[in-house]
Amino acid sequence: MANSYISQAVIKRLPRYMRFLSEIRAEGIERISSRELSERMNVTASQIRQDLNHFGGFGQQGYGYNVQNLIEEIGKILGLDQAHNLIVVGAGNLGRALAGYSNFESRGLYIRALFDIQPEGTVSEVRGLKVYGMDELPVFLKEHNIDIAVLTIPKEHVREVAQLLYDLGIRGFWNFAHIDLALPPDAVVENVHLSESLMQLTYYMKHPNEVAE
Amino acid sequence: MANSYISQAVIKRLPRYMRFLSEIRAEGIERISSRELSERMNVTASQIRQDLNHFGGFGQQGYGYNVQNLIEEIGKILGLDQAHNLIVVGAGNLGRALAGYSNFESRGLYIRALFDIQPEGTVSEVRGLKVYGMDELPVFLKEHNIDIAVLTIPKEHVREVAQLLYDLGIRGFWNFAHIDLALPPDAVVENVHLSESLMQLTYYMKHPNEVAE
DNA sequence: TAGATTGTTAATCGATTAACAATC
DNA sequence: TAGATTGTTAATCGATTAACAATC
Repeated sequence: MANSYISQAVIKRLPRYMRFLSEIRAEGIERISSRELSERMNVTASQIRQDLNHFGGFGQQGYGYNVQNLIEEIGKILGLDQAHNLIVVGAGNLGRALAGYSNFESRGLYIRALFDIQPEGTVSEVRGLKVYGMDELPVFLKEHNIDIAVLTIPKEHVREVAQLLYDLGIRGFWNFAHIDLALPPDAVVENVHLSESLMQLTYYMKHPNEVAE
Repeated sequence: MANSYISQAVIKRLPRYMRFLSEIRAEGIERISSRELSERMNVTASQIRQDLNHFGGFGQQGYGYNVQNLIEEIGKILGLDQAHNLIVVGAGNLGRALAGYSNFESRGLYIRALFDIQPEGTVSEVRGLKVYGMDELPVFLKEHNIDIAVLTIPKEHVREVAQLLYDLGIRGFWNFAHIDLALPPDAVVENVHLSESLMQLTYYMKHPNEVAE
């Protein structure tokens, strides 16, 4: 039964289901039960069924779930049924690394260009993508129907740049700068704080009796 | 009162406290109450006090918390009171980006070198760090007291390389490959799945009435 | 001392797990 | 049909918030 409010705990698990189901599909397996999937993923079968039933009954009693169908359904839930066009703002190593991720495209996520205050340095292309100057943003965004900006610029500039992009119509922000980016409520911001992840690691190294994730 | 088992929800918040407290210290503020901090961080004051009291009473009634002292105490909890020596395995864009993060050092996290199957390509140094070949790992790890490996290699090779590093004594793994890396129980693994973070973003873009984080 | 704010217990809220009737 | 496994409700568990006595 499709429900309207879904907790963030559930949403966080959906891409992980996608990853495992894609692996399972690649193995040529067509159907899977919640129990089998739970053993692979190290979660409870109950949680899988509970999670999926927030969005609808995708399985069949006595049979389980059709792998391909489930991938498609979760894809729809995650908004991957429609293509997204992205730009990377900040063409440093991190920006180039993300622009080079080839597996985004298999999910309908297309990085279309990079932007930087230094548009033309030594290297101007990543995987055939051009590095443009910031002044070319307005025209490019319109012409290429960009809806997500990946922010890989220093934290000193990120608020200003994000506001500029917001004013130009961008509503999706994947922020790698070390601040919690805040924008008007119709913007969606996903903050990635890599150094915080590393500090979790050092915590668990110091406290070996506690089990991480 | 110091407690032995601490939930992961609490641990995840500690680095964020670090970040905000460091900002506050940089502003020259010496003391802060849980209420003031809660307003900056957009959490409840109750949660802050509850979180901190898992580890000890760092505040003072009627006064609040000393910012510098609290930073030090949380640093100890996170294992940042002792230095960590890291290597980056995989000298692609992502590895170079992480090796270039200058703010790790302020937390006592020192990246000492990069390793790659192609040790000498066009670029051999990142911030003065050398890119070594994999055959030089055993000697380097011993000589430099490395305790954390940052894995930025393709997922096809990561299990094998991680096992090699484990056999050489490494126990901390910060894994960026798109698998959930599993190692013997005395190893600590922090898996970073960037594409899953991006899919959360697309979810919230498709479902604008639900509030992300 | 009086005011402020913690440390900590109790109450509430939400998420996970267990159980099982429904059903393929 | 019989066996398997879902969808879904109920029970449990854990995390967050509220409240307030302790105390600086």
